[in-house]
Amino acid sequence: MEAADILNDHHLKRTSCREGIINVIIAAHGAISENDIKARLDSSYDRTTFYRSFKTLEKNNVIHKVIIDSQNVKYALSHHHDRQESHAHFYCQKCHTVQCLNEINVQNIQLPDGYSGDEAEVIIKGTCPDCQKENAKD
Amino acid sequence: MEAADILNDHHLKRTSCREGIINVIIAAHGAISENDIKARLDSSYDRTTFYRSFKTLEKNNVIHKVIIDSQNVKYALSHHHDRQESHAHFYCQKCHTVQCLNEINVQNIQLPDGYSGDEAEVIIKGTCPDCQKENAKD
DNA sequence: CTACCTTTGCAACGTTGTTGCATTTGTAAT
DNA sequence: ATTACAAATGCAACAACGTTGCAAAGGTAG
Repeated sequence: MEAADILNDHHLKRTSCREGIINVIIAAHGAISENDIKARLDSSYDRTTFYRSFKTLEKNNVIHKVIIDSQNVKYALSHHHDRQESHAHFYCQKCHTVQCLNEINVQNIQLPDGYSGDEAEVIIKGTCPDCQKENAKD
Repeated sequence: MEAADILNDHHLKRTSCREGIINVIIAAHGAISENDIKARLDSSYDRTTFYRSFKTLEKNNVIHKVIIDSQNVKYALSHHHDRQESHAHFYCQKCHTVQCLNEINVQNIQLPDGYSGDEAEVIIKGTCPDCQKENAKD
């Protein structure tokens, strides 16, 4: 799906900053940080514009944050128009990439008595398939 | 355990700022934000001191961060001297408290083929036992 | 093409993270 | 208890980031 279509689908104006951000995220194949996105954009935008574009895209569920830790926040494309259902994220400690693991069901975590779960954030840290292969070569 | 003992156990100097922070966290019964801690301290400290105290306490595994989302970071006491093993955190959407769920085993999450998990961060959002009871009264 | 509403860029301000340095404080040895 | 040294503190200063107001520019529906 093209950036322009995504914006249309979400009833957002097609501005070049928004399209640029979306295109960079699509090209990144995985989650990417705000600074990396900024660096890969063709044009440069005022940081206020950039900041507001993120806010708009996030509020409209075009993208969502992936918080690895407080120093390490990335963005990924959302795959649903409405509120994103819970899904897990995988952080590779070797290549530092982040991927959404849509296959994982986060709902069925057993809680202690009395607690009632609604949604869950799960970040799994480890080694991704590509880096596993690298290891195998040694 | 007293704040002074905790500091001694970790071979850290007993300064009033550090003791104050630890005492406030103990009294809080659950995770608490940096600003809330600052507000509940008897004396006031320079923000640099405060900042450095947190850094020291965190690096030495006296306390650990709980990141609910990027606007909502709290601190809780760690229960181990060495690197904290993974455990889940529970965030109550009604009373906004955060508790460590040490009972939950975070290790056995089934990953897709090729992925190798090392540790996991889990935040479960929902309703805590106390707020459940509140609901039952209605 | 026009008119209207939204977004943009800029200026400005507040908050937070961080460092260097002189002073003060905690602690272990005397 | 006193001393001496390493470590922590407070202050100044700076960078990065979040946020707002406002005038100018841009996107879109008619």
